[in-house]
Amino acid sequence: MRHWLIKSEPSSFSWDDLWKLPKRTTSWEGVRNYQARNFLRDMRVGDLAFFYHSSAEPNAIIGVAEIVREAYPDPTQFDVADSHYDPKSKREAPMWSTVDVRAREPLARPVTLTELRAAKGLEKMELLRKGSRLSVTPVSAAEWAVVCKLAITAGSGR
DNA sequence: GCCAACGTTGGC
DNA sequence: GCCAACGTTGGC
Repeated sequence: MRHWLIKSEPSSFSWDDLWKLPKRTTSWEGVRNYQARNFLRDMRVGDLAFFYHSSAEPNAIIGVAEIVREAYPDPTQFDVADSHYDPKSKREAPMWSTVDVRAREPLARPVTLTELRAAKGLEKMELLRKGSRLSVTPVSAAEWAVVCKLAITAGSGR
């Protein structure tokens, strides 16, 4: 089983939004970056993903989601009315993929970006790389464990 | 609101 | 194939 991290701006789609959906499940549509797309295609049913709030107050990993359906063509690429419409993509050869994710559980406590940066063992984490903008990134088993531990450790404040 | 970092586009 | 221009992301 592999681990991942998926980013979302809570102003457009938050952890709570996902939690309130039927079956707590959504299609992770709109990824338009080849590297991120390739990661989506590597995902398998049962893989777990941290749900990260970007451009948020605070920026933090807030919950754990599970992949419940593997990559399939992202319907928004063919939808002229959608902001993610891509005229270059053909139905015979879709360029973009999506997966279905289900909220599993919130972290006992959100782990903020500041805490992640300060943590031992996360130095190589893709999310923390300078200039990293990938909305879907792999997380190593060791990194996953470190974050889970941080979530159950009393943090500074809140 | 600013701006650095990055990916993409298009002219040549 | 190079690279300048542009648009976007996302932390601050």
